[in-house]
Amino acid sequence: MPPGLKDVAARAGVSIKTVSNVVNGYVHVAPATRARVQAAIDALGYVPNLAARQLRSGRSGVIALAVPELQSPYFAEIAGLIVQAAERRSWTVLIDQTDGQAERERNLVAGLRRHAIDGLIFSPLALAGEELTQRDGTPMVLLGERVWHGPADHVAIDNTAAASDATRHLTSLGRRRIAAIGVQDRASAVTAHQRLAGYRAAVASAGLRTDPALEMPVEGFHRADGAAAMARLLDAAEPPDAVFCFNDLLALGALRTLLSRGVRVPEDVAVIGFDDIEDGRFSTPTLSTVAPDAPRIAQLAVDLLAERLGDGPAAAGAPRELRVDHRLIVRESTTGATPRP
Amino acid sequence: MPPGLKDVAARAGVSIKTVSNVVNGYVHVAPATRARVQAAIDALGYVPNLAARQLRSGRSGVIALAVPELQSPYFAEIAGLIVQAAERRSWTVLIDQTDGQAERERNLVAGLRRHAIDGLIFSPLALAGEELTQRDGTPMVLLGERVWHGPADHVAIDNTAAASDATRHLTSLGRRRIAAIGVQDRASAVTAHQRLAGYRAAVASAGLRTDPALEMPVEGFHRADGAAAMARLLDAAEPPDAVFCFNDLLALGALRTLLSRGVRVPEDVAVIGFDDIEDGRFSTPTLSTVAPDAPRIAQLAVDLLAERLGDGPAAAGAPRELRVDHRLIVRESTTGATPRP
DNA sequence: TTGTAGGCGTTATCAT
DNA sequence: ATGATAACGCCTACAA
Repeated sequence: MPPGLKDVAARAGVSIKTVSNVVNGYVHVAPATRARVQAAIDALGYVPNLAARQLRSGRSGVIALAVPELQSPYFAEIAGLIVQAAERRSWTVLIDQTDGQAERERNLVAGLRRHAIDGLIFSPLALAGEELTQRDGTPMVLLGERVWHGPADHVAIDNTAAASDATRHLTSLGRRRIAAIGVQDRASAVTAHQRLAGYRAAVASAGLRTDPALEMPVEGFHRADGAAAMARLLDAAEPPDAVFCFNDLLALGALRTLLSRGVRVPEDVAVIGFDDIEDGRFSTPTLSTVAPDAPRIAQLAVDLLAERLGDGPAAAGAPRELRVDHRLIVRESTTGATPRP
Repeated sequence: MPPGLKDVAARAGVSIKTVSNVVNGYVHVAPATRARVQAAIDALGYVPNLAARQLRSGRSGVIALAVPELQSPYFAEIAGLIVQAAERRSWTVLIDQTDGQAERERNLVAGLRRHAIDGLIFSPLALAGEELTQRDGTPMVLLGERVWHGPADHVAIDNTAAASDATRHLTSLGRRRIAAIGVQDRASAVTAHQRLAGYRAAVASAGLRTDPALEMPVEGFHRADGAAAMARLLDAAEPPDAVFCFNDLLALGALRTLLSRGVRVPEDVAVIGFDDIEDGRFSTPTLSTVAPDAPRIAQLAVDLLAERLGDGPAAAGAPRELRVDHRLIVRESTTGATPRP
């Protein structure tokens, strides 16, 4: 029904090869011919059929991005940035939501959509280590975690160092009882483990004792989890005077609990988060946090994939680990003053 | 390189047609044959090539969803819900971010990706009315706006009524100077126009006078816009005692300005938003708002598309308009009390 | 510089 | 119940 190479060729009075040459910008086409063909293309509204092209070339021009959930502002931001970076290479991005389910993540790694996708950028939540080995040959770039000698390329910040930075900010403010919200037991919860390690290191190096009662476990990394964990902390015998939350959503939830109970932030309890999502810039008080260089993460992930997809020498090399910067952002929740109504 | 029908056929000692029959669940295949073919499929790890299938069938199994921006929690939520609804029909969703740029939206409507996509669910921002007429035959479902006698199917809430509900909630609380944040001039800003109309209607029917000084224009619908508009309102000669913000992000920004200036919410100024995003359930104070039935919007959009894509009688009918419910959600920002630190 | 022919992996038609 | 074969639309040797 839609016009094909054949139709254009007929209208322009040339062969389909010539039309194909024009479409693909082949140089050796007589100007007059080119003009005639172009006119026919425009008149017919010809658009190349991507399915046919892919069938021939084996390339779809589509890469997949798999994230735990789009609702989470951090992942939504990363997704937007990756789409932009991919666009510069005229790739289309297929966004996949895993909901953190191991089954779905396994499918992805096994190569679910196989022929339909040229590469995969993957932020795993339920899987770690060996399970992340790609079965089919689709190139994959891992996001967000440092998997030790991992089987695939990955790009991440130094989670442990960043967590230490956040915690050290609190100790440098003179806080002595610093809680952590976001602990997770599962072996695959690499983020949580790394941030906990960074927190403990900073606490210890400030000469404070780590206290299991201050390390709060959570189900997920959402506002509700943070709010609940903070409530438990406040109900304990010795409440903290500062809290490091493993992401901003947890921190915003904690903030909610504190403020609704009339606890002053930061006077009574200082709060710092992680991710630098937009919400934290407009909460009351505004939220101190650690900001990963998200635009750079997105750009590097796409670049890495491009290398693997290209036919340069880098295409077949060993897995690479790229480190991205982070920085501490100090706002009211650690150094401000509670406004008096 | 990956195995095809041919390879499976060779291994099972049958023709490719038989393999195809097995793959597609055709009924008339001898059980013994089916078993033999299935064994070969498993052994070889055969996966159908979607490009070839599409080339044949003309169907890709992919629909596109175009939203202004994923960063916006409301659109992120809608996107997640649509992906889930599409999954139930084993469709894949390609998410497209228009950034509200007219050019990109025009491309979409003109049929940018043409052959690659079976249908389009589109939440327009820059385009309206006639410009939304589909040029190629790809079925399209419009989201979020009521375009009068529009050229395509669409599903939306009654924006004007919902805005009136929000405003009426404020008047019923005895507020007399009610501001609106979110006014936009552009002819295409249908949402803003409809919510403004609803606001004015409710103000008038409460026996109050509408006042241009209370109708605040904004660039976009983000927190920063709301914060700035609120600041201007507070600096005016007669500040309002209540504000209706055209979405929750604006409201959260307004909240930030109010609280940082020591204005009590809701005692001094009551605030209500629109969308019911998660942030509003954890802000301090929690945010009163109008909640569209998002899951239903997503489900209906996908169902509508399915009808057009099917070959039933509904596939060719006139454009349909589906109305979705909304409800008022009352929280602390209108009826609570400021906690005293 | 341009044309011809074959094949990418499926599905559909028509035999058998 | 199963097999042979012809498209689907494009690209690329190879030929002219």
